[in-house]
Amino acid sequence: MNSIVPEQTAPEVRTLAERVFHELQDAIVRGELVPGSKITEPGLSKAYGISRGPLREAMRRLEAHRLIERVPHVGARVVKLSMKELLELFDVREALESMAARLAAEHMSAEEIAGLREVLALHERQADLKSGEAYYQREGDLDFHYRIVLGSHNRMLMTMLCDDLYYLVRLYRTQFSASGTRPHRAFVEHHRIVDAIEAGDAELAELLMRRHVSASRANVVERYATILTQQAEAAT
Amino acid sequence: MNSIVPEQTAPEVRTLAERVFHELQDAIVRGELVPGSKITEPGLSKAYGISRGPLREAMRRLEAHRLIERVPHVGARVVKLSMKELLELFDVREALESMAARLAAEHMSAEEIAGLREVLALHERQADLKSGEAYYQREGDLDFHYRIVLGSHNRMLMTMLCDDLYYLVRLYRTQFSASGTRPHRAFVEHHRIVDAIEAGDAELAELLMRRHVSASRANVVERYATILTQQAEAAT
DNA sequence: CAACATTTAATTGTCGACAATTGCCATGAA
DNA sequence: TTCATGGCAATTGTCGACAATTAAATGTTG
Repeated sequence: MNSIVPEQTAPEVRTLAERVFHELQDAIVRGELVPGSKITEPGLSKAYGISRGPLREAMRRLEAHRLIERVPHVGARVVKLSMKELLELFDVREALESMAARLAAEHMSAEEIAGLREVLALHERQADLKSGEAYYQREGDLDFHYRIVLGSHNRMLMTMLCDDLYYLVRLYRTQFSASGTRPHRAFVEHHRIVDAIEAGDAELAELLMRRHVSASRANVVERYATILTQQAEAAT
Repeated sequence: MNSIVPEQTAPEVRTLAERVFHELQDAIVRGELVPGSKITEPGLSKAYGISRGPLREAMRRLEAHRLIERVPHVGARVVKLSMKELLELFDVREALESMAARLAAEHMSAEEIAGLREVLALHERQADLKSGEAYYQREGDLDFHYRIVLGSHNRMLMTMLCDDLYYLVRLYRTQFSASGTRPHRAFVEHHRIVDAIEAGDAELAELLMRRHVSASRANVVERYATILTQQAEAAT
């Protein structure tokens, strides 16, 4: 997250279960633990050098965050997002993030808005310099959305989006190896959203954010259709 | 659930942790465990006759569902909704339920809509007969919203609303002893929403549901303001 | 008497072992 | 060969005990 400090040392988490939870969370999101693969408690407990007790609690949290799926007495496997579930995720994001934008327009402070503009400028520079579309859409895009959610000043919304859904979004991006296309259009949309927030126009901010997420969803659908037709052609 | 068999044993849940999770969930929502009270692992493990292992997993799930709040090495306490958090909950509900209504208008089958109408008719009869406003708003209202969420055919939305948020809503109703006022107006709104869904008018269904939740929120704010002024008068 | 330091009791975190359930695999019969 | 069946290995569920941390209680000192 903070690209300012290398932060080699592991953040001081006070309990083993919490530490291994975050490590597993990262491992899953980064694709280290492949989606759909079965994970066993003895295996992980040995791999991370901890007992099964804390590990089970970490897995319970992963299950609550929808990153693994468990069946009693059977086992757990890393979640594998189908296209159907991915579209469901987009619908939920559209609902929550448009609300976040609306609340952000009502509650964001001048400093927060200034920070938001900085993020946008930073991404613009990076996109220009390294034509880093990959980086932009992979992390930078989430940075932007992240800040708006924080600007909503709604804790429930924050935990839902930042602690739960955004990890799923990142998982989708690695699983589908989708470093989003359409960076330029997204840029423009981001700027317009910030404009609306700065103007305190809650309704407009909400509408623009809804369109922004919806367009991203439509883009995914389009790409998926393209892939399907390509596969169909290759099969002939 | 199944009243056909006496079912001495409880074959519903296959694991102790799951069983005690549901029991604790009910106990919290029904106010048996008072909000804000501290709950200790040895105490609960003795009370429910199980070891601390499964109990801790149940508590982890309760934490994920926002029904208890935990601090490492310190302990856990039953969540106590402040007015601020309650309003946050309403904002989240407004976002998610309006989306659910929109999707319901697009995806609900004729049978599901018929079932929805039955629920409405049932509530109407009950409200007439026993002037059961209490029952209506306490459970019947949730029945209605529940069905619409299921009608969205979006699993992620279902778990978020039905498995997580609705328990918080019920907790709020017991905590604030708020068996919602305004039953008549809510009735009319419910009917209009179903009309929109039946007509397949997604936009209208979304808008009406948004207004419905928003009105409920405004009602809470108004009642809260009334209570505050009453307390201020009583203090003089 | 108040404020601080130390001790102490209780609770949480962690571990290893045992019991219960599941899925697999081999064996045998149709 | 295919299907059913029984046993077996592995994994999950549960338990009690020990270590680590915290909050309170006690005693001490200015």
